[in-house]
Amino acid sequence: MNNLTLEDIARNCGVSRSTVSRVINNHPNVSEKVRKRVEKEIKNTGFRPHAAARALVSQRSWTIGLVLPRSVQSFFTDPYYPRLIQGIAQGCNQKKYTLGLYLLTDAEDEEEIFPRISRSGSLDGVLFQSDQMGDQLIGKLAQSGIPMVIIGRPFQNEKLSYIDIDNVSAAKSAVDYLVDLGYKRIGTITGPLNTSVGVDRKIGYIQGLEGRGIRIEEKLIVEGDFTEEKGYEGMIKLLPAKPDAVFSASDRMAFGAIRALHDKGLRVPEDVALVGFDDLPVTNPVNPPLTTVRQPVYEFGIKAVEFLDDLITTGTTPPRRIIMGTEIVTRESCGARLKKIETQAK
Amino acid sequence: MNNLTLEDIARNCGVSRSTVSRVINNHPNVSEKVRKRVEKEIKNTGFRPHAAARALVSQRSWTIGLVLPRSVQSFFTDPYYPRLIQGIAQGCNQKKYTLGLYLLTDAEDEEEIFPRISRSGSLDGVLFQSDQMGDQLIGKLAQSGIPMVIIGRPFQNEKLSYIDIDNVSAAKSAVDYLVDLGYKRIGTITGPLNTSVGVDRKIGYIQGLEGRGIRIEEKLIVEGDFTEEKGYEGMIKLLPAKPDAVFSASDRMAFGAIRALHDKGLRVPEDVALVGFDDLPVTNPVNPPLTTVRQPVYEFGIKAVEFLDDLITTGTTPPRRIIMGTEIVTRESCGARLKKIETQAK
DNA sequence: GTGAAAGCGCTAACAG
DNA sequence: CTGTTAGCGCTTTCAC
Repeated sequence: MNNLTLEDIARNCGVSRSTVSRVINNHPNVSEKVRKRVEKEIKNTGFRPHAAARALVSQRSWTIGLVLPRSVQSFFTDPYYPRLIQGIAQGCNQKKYTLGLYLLTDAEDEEEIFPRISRSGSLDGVLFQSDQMGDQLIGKLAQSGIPMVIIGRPFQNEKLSYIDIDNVSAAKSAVDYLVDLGYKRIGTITGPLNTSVGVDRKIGYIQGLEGRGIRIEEKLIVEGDFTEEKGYEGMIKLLPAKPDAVFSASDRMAFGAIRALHDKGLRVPEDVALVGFDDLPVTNPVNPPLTTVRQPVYEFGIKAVEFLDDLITTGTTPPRRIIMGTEIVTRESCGARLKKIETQAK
Repeated sequence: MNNLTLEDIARNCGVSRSTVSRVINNHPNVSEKVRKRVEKEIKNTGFRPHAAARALVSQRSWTIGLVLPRSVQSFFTDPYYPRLIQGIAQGCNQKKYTLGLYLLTDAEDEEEIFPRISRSGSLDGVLFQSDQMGDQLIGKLAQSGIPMVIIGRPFQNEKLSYIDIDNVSAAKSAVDYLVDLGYKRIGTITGPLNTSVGVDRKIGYIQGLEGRGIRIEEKLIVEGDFTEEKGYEGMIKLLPAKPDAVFSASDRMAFGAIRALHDKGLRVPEDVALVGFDDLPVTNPVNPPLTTVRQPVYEFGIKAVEFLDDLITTGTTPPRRIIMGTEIVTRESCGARLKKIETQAK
């Protein structure tokens, strides 16, 4: 039980409350002797300053919120979010923040959660997962003046601070890569087109082809939703268009696509090459190993916290953005190694 | 910006601070007229009471912590935890708690997180994922006197309150079910045997067989770790022992097992029947659909919060436990439907 | 039904 | 270097 107060251990040490407060907060003006004595007493008693009292007077709760809107239903099915949360948690540990998690489950929550997260002394700042539906809440929160960074480019509120990867150019680089490898009929399974991520990666795909003077064929584009199942279906739909390579907007869709190809008796990458997106850690081995666009989700989480901390510390104006880099990780599914061998053979 | 205080809106309404406080807290002794006026002012100004000030005087932070020890590395790879967190988040929303997430990433964290979670005004209570490594921290926390419920049976500290399912009898029921279906050589792929969950389900398997007078064969038992990959490997290892049915301690291992059987040209359930454990929502369809022991993870999370809330409200003595029920969900992989048809044919 | 006043546990001037 | 003092914004007796 910790119902000790500063006063208690001050008394025990024969000093004043302020002195104890100073040693706790590492203020310089304390004699070494007193500091030692107080520190010892604190350790012995297991005293810990009362968080709320501290927060009240210092106007800092040392807690940041992470808000995941309800439309992030894939929360428990897509490894992306757990990984992101891990990164954020790590960032919080580093910066000594506590992480408050706000999972919005239904519309009612979304209404009544607002007072709990907007500036009211409980949160120093908030991380908000960008999302079409949630944009309204984001707007309200922004008005409350609480420091906030949006995870992913916001849909409408462009004047907010956010952190993201450049989905367009990342997707473009994947397509470029496939073109360089000599593929002629490159298809894509997109993400959900009601998300900025889904749209941007599709745009990147298109820019990649157009940049190389390749005509866009609607038949070579199917919409997915990032799930393995849709990847499977998408691949099946793509087959009549005879793609020789496919850019999948997520690894999990690519896994589904590989299954579809297997089921149809087609080989990867010999018959259809594949490039995915994400490169999250997985436990089930894929055959062949997937070439993919790696996005640094974990580091992204850490960076998001650092960014928010910066906003909290230095003030929020003007809106800033951080764009993190991606890279292509070459494995087997794109056929690069195969091509190399062929080339050498010539 | 919300830097209004009670005093401000009291002044605006021509009443005292106390009155405003009363309407906010729904105290009875306020005239209807005044209440209306104050409520309107609150709404207009968007005033929200300062959380820290409130917590300080009332000694209630309305925040509970969820601690996931570092050894829960599978956090971002096993759908169990995200689902659990969803349930907990839902429970928190219902009970008006904020959820503080403490993901311990390394040993250092584990040390220094203690002061942040033990009673110090920041948390009203904590939910702690049971875990062999974390048990020490659990003990320390328990001593701090903070209300706590352990998620899953704790390893050593048996005198703590916890919530769990009955893994032994759940596993036993699965095996019973397979015996009833007429299988003779029932194998198992266990969970990691350094976790209580893994051990308990193995015990249940053994009890199930022994209860029916079937001899235990070591060859029919292989240790897994809940991952799909280990399920695959485990099935391969099991094959020489010629099982006609296998109880997998997790669905994901069962998925791996199915893949292994397919790869070996064996049919499910005709050649080897399969029963899994979990029944978490999945996006990738499995063929054949898996018969499994359903554990109510989501409801489990909700219940855990209700339990903790109860402890917070009514006091923590003596330790209590809540055991939630499981049920077998019959699909194709166990061959029940098949057997039924056979039987009818006779 | 309402207001005045005390105080939750802490930090941060300000004196000394 | 150390102590005194004044709050931070709220809830809650206790009078009236």
